[in-house]
Amino acid sequence: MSQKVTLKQVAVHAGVSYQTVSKVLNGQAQVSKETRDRIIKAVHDLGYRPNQIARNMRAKRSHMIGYSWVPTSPNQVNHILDQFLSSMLQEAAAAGYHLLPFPFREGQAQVDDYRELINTGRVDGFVISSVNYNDPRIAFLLERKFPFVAFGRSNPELDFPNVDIDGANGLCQAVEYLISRQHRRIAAIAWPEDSRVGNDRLGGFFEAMKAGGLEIRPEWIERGEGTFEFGCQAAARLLGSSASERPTAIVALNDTQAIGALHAARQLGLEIGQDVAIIGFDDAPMSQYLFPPLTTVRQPIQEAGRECVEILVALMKGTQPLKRNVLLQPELIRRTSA
Amino acid sequence: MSQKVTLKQVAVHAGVSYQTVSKVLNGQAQVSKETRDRIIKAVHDLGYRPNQIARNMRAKRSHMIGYSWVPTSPNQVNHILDQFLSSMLQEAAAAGYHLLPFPFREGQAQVDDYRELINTGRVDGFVISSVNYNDPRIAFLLERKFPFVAFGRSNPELDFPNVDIDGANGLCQAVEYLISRQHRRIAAIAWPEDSRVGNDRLGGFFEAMKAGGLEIRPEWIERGEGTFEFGCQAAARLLGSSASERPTAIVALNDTQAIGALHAARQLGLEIGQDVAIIGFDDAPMSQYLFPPLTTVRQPIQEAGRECVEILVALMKGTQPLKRNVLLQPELIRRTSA
DNA sequence: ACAATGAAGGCGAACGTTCGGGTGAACGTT
DNA sequence: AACGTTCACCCGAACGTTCGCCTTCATTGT
Repeated sequence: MSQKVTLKQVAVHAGVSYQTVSKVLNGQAQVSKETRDRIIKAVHDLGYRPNQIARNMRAKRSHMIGYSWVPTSPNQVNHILDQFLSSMLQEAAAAGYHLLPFPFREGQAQVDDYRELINTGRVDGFVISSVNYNDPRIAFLLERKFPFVAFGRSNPELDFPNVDIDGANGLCQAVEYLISRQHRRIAAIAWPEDSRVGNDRLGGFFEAMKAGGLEIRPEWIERGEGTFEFGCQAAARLLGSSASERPTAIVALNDTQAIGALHAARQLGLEIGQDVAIIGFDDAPMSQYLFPPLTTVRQPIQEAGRECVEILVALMKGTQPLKRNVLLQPELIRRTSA
Repeated sequence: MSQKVTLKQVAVHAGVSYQTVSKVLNGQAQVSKETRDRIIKAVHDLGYRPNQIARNMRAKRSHMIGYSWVPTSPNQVNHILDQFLSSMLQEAAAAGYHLLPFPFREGQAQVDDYRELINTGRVDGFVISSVNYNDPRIAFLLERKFPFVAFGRSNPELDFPNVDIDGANGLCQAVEYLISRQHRRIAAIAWPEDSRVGNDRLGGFFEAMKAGGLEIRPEWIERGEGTFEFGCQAAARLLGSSASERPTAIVALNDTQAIGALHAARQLGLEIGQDVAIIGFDDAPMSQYLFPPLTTVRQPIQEAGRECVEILVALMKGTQPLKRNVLLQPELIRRTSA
């Protein structure tokens, strides 16, 4: 492996001091055209590239953004991860930053991991995702005054930079669409009450139902895990009664539940899109290939990744970010399930 | 933000020179029990954690593993990414390394990216994935003698450290299973000929067919993109003839194609699992929730990630890795589609 | 009594940068 | 001829570590 080329070697090659080479490369030098050219040539000849570790050391910056995510259970998919990472990566690279992914741990160990990364000088900021109410990471980072951007919202009384997707609006769109298709009896398969994301989305459901003058029946709000199994069970209950009694449409808070509902409806011999409409949330890649293709709500993940990094970079540089709280709008994707 | 604690501050606090603190922390000091305790206490009191950038600078190592992956198109999923990244992350962390993900670019720019990371001293090694025949990265890294491990295989004449999954064996298992279920007319939906992975898997198909004494009919080998659409078209062609003429089973090289085949079969009014058996490859998380649940081949991704990092760490440390070429066995997951 | 030994810890240097101040020569001004 | 200016470049220092060598002092052996 060819030895790494350093400033000193370039300097020798060009017949100047190595500090002068540094200045030329950083464009802040008082040098004659000839020596400049000589230096540039030497840099090129030797293939010199500045050592980033030394640079970071000198600048007391790591130029790294810490990121960790909840690993999904084996039978779930994190279809968002690829898009989210890729968009952050691109935006970060453009600003001269890199991502530092690290394993996700629960409980106290989690904050320890964040603290350790700060104390060892490995990162200049964090993007945190899967935030919920009373997220210990937010409290910690706010107290340390360490730059971070949250993908998601937390307690309303906390003020911190964040990017989120307007889940309420997503459900509004879904319900409004159902209403426009003459549905009047609409049920929801929701998440447990301790889920901030779930409550946001369900809030949009309530809002749209009220706006449309429809009755919200408590027994038509099923709350449980965001799994296929729960979606299946919940839909079986919701669709158990007679055609004139049961809901004509079901919205689920994610595609996995919606697919469960699809199954349950099929088991009951119902034709989906006809006897009962089903809408999901996420636009999981498989959803388009289901039978029937699932109507769902698509989130602008790439944009979210970009925005997170954009704001964070400003914070890390110490400049005021242009925006501090970003709420992105999702989009209803109409297929045949509703 | 509390100023970073350095060795010097700890030293002042403990009344020793800062180099002594360093030695104590690295366990190579000749110090009395009392001063050692005093130093340990000072470290603890001040919450000192060594600055990793300075450490890396001194060691001339970045302790980073570069990794970049092909971003999937919007309507595909990279359900592997999460598992692969997480397992690499964990293994790397245990060895004191971190992952440096970077955006994937095609063509010449790709090798430039790898070169730049080396020349700027950002990484000590790479895990490369999505390798194919004549991969320019492999040629480049071999020539530079830079540590790397490939997830996947390339040209047989090249010798480099790699981990791969035995796709041939996966298809063997699938075909053998079909044969055990009395299938004799088996077709395959495969990939273009320039795909090393595709050829590996298809090779297993041929092998198992021969071993079972079954006829391989060229018109029953469909080659095309690994997409839903191609799977759909291919299956429509394969299943177009009469019940006595057409294949009774189809194996696809990935789940996406298999799902396309599922659709086509349903369109033709065939009952899947009964009139025609379909087997996929990948065990995409949605596959279990399809109608009917897809029989498929699951790859040990986590193990692959672990192995890659394990071998790479040895290479980066300059020690001989215990293994150099690892071939992991996939597992047939039996559901109802076959 | 004096050298040899060993323990305990100090000290200088280096890793590859960047940055600010310094310096000598050439030049123009009075 | 003496002086200030500017140009073009050099040099020392620092970032936070680690590493090898050196110094000091007390203890031991003869």
